[in-house]
Amino acid sequence: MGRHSCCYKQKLRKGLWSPEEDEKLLRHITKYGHGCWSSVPKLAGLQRCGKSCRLRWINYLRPDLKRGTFSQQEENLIIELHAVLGNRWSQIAAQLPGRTDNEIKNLWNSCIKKKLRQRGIDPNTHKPLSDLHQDDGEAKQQGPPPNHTTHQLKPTSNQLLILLKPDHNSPTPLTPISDSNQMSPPPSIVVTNDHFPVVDASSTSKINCPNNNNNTCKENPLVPTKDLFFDRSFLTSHSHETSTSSSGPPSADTTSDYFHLHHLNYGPNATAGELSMNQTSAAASPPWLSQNCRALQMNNEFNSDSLSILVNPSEPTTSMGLKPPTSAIPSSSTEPQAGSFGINSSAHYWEAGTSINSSTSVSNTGSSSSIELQISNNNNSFFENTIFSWGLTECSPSDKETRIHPLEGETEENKWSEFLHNPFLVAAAAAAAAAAVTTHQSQSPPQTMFNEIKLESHQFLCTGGSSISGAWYQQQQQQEQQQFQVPELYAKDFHRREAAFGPI
DNA sequence: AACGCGATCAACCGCCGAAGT
DNA sequence: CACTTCGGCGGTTGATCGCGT
Repeated sequence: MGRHSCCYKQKLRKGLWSPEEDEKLLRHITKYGHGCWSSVPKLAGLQRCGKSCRLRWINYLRPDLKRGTFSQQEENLIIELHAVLGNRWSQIAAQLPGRTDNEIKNLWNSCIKKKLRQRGIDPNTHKPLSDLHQDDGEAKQQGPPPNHTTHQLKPTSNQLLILLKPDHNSPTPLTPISDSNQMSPPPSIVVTNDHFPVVDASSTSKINCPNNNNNTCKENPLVPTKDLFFDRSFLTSHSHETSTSSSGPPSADTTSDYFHLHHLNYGPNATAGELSMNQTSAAASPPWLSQNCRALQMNNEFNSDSLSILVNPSEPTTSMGLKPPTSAIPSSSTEPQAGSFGINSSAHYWEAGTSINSSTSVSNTGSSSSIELQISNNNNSFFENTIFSWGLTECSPSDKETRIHPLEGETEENKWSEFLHNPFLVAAAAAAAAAAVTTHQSQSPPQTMFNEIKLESHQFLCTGGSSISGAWYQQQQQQEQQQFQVPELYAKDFHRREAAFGPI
């Protein structure tokens, strides 16, 4: 217990890592892989404990790290995930490719927490602070205070249901967490999934089952390992709770929207989107997979069973913006559904290069004033020949790296990685496809020595020199490619090494 | 220029559970 | 079954940086 056994050994360095140590560790893992971490420092010639080496690798040296400023999209996703998972940073990080739990934890404690409080939202419960005061009194009578992990509403469909809708009734237009206040009215999003049973997350300490984390799955046998990463039905119940709560900034509706994934912004023209997301057991690789697709490595949660997003254009929404779960059931679960697409273990490449074709249409229904994303059944090729608009959100001015230009419709490439790894973003983007946005190719950054080492490590990994799987490497390769397109990405590394070795 | 302060980040600490012996 | 080892996680701390006074 306590300090790791290896740390008891003498002469072990602590504190910040020097560039030389970094290089040693990087080269060692590049050549041999990490294997047993306890043996790494010895083999690498480092006077560190294995634990420290592991931490350094995971949090800093790993080649697939994205680094750089968190985008607004990422921040909002973190908030969403935290609302469900709580302080399970590793699980949150599993949904944010290229981000470490430490990074996310720091961001939460230093930035997001404060932003939420400024917005009158308790960062622990994700409820309005005004509600908490009320709940304090009620809790004494009714039991424990409402936890963000307890839900009441349970879906009845065998679907993942995502409802995206702007809250026109909200007296206080929702603003993003960032400083940018120019966000369009946010859609609401509700995801239900009773393909796997709804389980009170309070009893589901480990909902997600990220890579190689089998122990987490065991804790909740009701949630298969290939489940979407969490059940979000609580959002529905939670929105109901908050929508009836008292006033005060932010408004109850605002909070409700907040829980409805308000970061999913469809762009200036889109007022609403609606889609249902169906998780099916379709086995075959989807036909929309094409050869010239952009690289995509799905998270392991989707490695086997395919995931379908069913765009259901005609379902009415309730006054709460919630669709009765049963309405999300497709007419036939055996036939290919309009706008559905699958995510298969072999589906590592998506088509994402051309513009929206005629199979996708956006209609504005007079009754609900919501845009319904209609995707006709054209050989199930919703994403075939379809550009995937990233314009889901606007970024704060401080978002230096992953900036979206709403007017120009430009976004940087590394958005793809985080997008393609998150089913919610995938689903949201299906709605967002109404607003065609072109991607922007950023220029190459200056090469640094650190990058060269990283490249070397990739070359090694590519040749199968380690135990790391090819799929893993594929993912890393893609992300690495993106990293090299972000000029600031290794600026810190560059400066550090420049300080250590002189001008490079 | 010096100082204080808050924000950010990297790393450590303590604990837990799984696996091995 | 008890113990040890190890990987992993979340909480916390301390160093550094940037900004304002």
